[in-house]
Amino acid sequence: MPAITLPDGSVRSFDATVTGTTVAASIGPGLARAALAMKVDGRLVDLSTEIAADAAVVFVTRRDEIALEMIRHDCAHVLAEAVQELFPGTQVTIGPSIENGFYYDFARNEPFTTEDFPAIEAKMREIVARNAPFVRSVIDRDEGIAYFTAKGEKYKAELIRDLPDAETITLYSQGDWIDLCRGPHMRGTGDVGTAFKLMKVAGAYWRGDHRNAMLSRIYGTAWRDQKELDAHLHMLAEAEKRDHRRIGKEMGLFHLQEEATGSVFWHPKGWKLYRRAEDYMRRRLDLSGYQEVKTPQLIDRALWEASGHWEKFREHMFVAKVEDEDKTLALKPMNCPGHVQIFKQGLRSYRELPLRMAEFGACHRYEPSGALHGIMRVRSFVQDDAHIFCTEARIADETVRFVALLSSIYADFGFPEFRVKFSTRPDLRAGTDEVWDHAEGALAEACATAGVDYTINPGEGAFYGPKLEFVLRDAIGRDWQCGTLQVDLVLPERLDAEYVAEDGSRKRPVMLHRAILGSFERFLGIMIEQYAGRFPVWLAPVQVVVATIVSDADEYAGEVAAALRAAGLTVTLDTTNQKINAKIREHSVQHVPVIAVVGRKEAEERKVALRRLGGEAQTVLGLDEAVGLLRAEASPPDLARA
RNA sequence: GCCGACAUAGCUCAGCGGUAGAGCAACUGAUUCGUAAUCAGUAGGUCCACGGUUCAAAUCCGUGUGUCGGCACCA
Repeated sequence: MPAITLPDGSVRSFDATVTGTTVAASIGPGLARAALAMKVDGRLVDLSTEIAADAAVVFVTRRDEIALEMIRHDCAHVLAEAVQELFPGTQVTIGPSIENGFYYDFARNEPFTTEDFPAIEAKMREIVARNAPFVRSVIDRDEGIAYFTAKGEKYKAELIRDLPDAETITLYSQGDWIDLCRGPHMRGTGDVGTAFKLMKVAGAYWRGDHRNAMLSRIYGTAWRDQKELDAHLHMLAEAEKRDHRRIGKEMGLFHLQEEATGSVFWHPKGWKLYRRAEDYMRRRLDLSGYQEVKTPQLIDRALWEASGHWEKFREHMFVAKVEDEDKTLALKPMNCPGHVQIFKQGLRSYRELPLRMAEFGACHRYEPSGALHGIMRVRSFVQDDAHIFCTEARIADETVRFVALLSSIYADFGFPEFRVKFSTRPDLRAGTDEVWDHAEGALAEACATAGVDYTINPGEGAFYGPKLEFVLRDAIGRDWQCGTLQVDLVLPERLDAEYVAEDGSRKRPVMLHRAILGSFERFLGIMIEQYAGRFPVWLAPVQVVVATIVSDADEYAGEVAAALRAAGLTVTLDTTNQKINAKIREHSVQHVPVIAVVGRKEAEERKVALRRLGGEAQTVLGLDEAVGLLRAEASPPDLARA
């Protein structure tokens, strides 16, 4: 006699066990048509699930956010059926919904190519049109293994074998096609709709482990309706236009070439951008109690052995040898051992702590070829690196200070929002569990004090300590770690750093490894995408173009440019014999934030007409006034606040 | 590193066995013009590299390098 409580508080009683389908139908034909699944006491289940006891039921319709996930998951099943119909002998593995879509991993000797897509999509539409109901059934573990083994689906059999003992093993059929799946699903394949599109193929390791077989993955996107799909595809096309590799080329910021794989050639305009960021960072660090240092590029392997990096990262280090000396040097992949060497010069007192040592250190890492990506993941990069030597008691304070500094800097660079991940101890690590308990505890405590919301990233910490990762997202939706704060109780021990405590005893300092931008290359790459190349005046490589209308104004335009340069602005003078329309277009395409137009009239009145990028209005100002205004606008935010 | 795709003029791309093409940019000339492309002309290529197949290769095959999309990695 289940009594069903609905979201509006009303209660409906039934004489016997009922399915969601029946309940929905009892409420009305509209809901009967719209209900795709339901939540019973908060748990998402198939609409066909039988409800035996009193329960609160919420029906899921296409409008609900969760429906989108179900459409994508079901679409993955439709994809799998289509692939097996078209390519017999292909084994299915897993196919979850993901952000914006879904994927399915297949085991097949010959990987799929995008040329297979039209046929697969056509078959998928056919399966959707069949509208076969999704039917759930429960199977015994051994039967399940036998069933899939007999079908030649060894991956599915392996999945069942590895499910926890208590887990109910369920199959879902759609017509003749059957898949191992936890569910839930919508009513039938027809509910998937037709607003889907296969996007790309890729290799992916079985269970994400590179020691396992390489599977063939097909990615797709799926939406409620065509309009949503079109909007998504349009968004992707727009995002492509913001790609830093494209903008870097168009604006002439940098280039990469084969002879220096993974290293950036910064062009004058790109380097201007870089330096504006670096100058800003240097000011911020100076004011925040950091001392800047510079440590060697090449350091003997002995130091890397002592630090533990040689053992763990040797194959990712660039190694140098000289003929006459029997020495092996490594290009530094990081700055920390160097900073410890500076710390160790002379006797340190507790009075010097916390000691914050910063370096814009150029590091080299032999990154796997497949990891390289534009200027975001390179083999040669510069970090805004610093190490804070302090007592354990000070970890929380320093973390709070760091988060405040980072937030302020990110906001200045146009990132008011960012996400934080807390990475805990990895399987392979240095240091005792006790030390790790300490480090993780201190960091968690500090986050609580600083009011930092984070998600846990289990097992992803550095080998010497837990870390916070500050994550920004690029134009294409990929997440990149930029800032980081890592607690290290291991390296000071390994490299024997110590200080004299208040009581005269020798103690180990704690090291906090921290970076705000992370690598300049990566951060600038993301910033280019964030602004789509349309930088605020303080960052723009070229801040003002002075463009003439007639050659009679050339001389005065030269004066204008000189006055702006004297005020510290980066200015280009355009006296070419082109129409003003063409000049405006050319510099707009180059994303110059301000164009100062000078014609005969301005020359006579000693004025300039300022035009903003993307705007149509122009402001005509006296020369002095214009210079003052632009000087203020070009002032970096930290100086503007001062 | 692994799977797949791609590599043609400075840029974006077409050509896919029979003497290498377009638009934009560049250069030259004319035009002095008021806020997102003035007109005309000229020049520009070991078709990524190295092998192979063929009477003939940018085009087909192999190897390498790089790039792109994922996976794995990321001190």
